[in-house]
Amino acid sequence: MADHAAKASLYDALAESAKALANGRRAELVDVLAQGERSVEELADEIGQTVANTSQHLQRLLRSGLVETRRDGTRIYYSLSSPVVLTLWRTMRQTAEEHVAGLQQLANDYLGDRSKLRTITRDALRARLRDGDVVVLDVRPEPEYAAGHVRGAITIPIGELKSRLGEIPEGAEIVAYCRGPYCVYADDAVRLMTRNGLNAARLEDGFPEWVAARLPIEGRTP
Amino acid sequence: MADHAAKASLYDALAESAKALANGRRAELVDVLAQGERSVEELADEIGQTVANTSQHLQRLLRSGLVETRRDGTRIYYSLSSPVVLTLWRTMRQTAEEHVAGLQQLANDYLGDRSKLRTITRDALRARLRDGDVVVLDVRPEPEYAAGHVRGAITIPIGELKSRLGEIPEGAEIVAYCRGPYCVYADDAVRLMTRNGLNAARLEDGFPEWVAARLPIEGRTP
DNA sequence: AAGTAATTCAATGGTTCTCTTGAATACTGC
DNA sequence: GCAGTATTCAAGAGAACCATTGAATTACTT
Repeated sequence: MADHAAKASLYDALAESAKALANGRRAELVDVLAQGERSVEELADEIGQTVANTSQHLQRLLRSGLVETRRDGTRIYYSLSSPVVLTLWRTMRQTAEEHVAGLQQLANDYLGDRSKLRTITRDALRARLRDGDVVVLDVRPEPEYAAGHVRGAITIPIGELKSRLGEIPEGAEIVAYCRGPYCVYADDAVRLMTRNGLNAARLEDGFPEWVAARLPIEGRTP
Repeated sequence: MADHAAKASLYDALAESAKALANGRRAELVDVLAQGERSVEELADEIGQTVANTSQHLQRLLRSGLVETRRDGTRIYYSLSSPVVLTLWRTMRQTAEEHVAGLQQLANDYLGDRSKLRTITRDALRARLRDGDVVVLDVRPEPEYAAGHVRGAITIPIGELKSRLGEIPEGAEIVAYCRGPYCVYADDAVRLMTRNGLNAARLEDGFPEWVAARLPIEGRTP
């Protein structure tokens, strides 16, 4: 059996995709890139790292083929190279949720107490949408909304929500969503709206999951 | 935003599941454990490493919660702690197939030329099984067959196949399967049978994928 | 209680990761 | 061409990873 070496090399290569995501900062990058393409500087800002360090992480992802680049003038935009990357990220997230000890505690530390936050599943929202008695609110930054959003959703970025509460139709229930289950924007939005007497809930996860479930969207996302 | 640290810790924890699989040897371990529980020594043998080294990798997997242990006398048996671990391994395998450069070459180096090997998909085999004109042959080691196998399959471990070719019913088409798409047992079996004038093909992947697709099985696997 | 087999622990050295810092490169607009 | 901006490269320090070796632990057997 001289092919122990060949087998080892093959499995090393198969593990390459996991290695690419085996870092918290790169996981954050993929999480943001799931919303659409971004420049290096924007990404550095999102993950709170220097541009140089972010660039190195991005090139690690690039070498593994998980992201691709597009040059536009002086900027380089990174994006996920296929939906399977998003699937991988979601699967490892789910695996961690089920098996990694202490994750719940860390989630609480970051997200705060979610027990008073009403959440609604994708399927439930879809059903409500068919009935037409719900306002869907996208609280992500406006460019992300422009790149694609839940069909019929209105946009008020979380930073502007406080001063634009008046734009929200009264009476109907409001469902806010953002980037994903570990994004705090929708949490903040629901808390703010609830304090102001509105009937608000958050979608349990975010836009990428909505897309992955092939639910109706509009905007530039194909 | 003092919670940059909290966010970083959370995403580090989410990446923990990927880290656990971010190593070729541990990927091999999960691949074998997908067939059922194994002792440390058996696993060390499968992945061609020392027992001490294998034990350390297993404990890494254990710390991440991806495997669990059962003691039986002086032996400790490791097993995957849930189906989601298998899903993660399959997803990262698929991601690597689609995106990791050079993987195809490494697969060729290990598996040899598969171009003359007839393969059949799960769905096709399922259809043939309904018609009843096919012999399904499990060429994994006998204990793995005993732990669970495709419903109706017969067992002839690859090592004994040459001397037991006479047991195979003539006339019907034979479909051999083993542990998964990167397992060579079924390849070897099909080559051997074809050389001996039998009409043989290999199932494109293996038993764990058959189980994951909820296709009919029998044996101890629930 | 002593011997034995299976597994884990502990220490070591070489390799790879990760972040930082400062310089180099590629493109735009003037 | 030249200044300015965005990104990458290069080098280095500290940590984590990985295989090896030899000893220690655990539970069974006699």
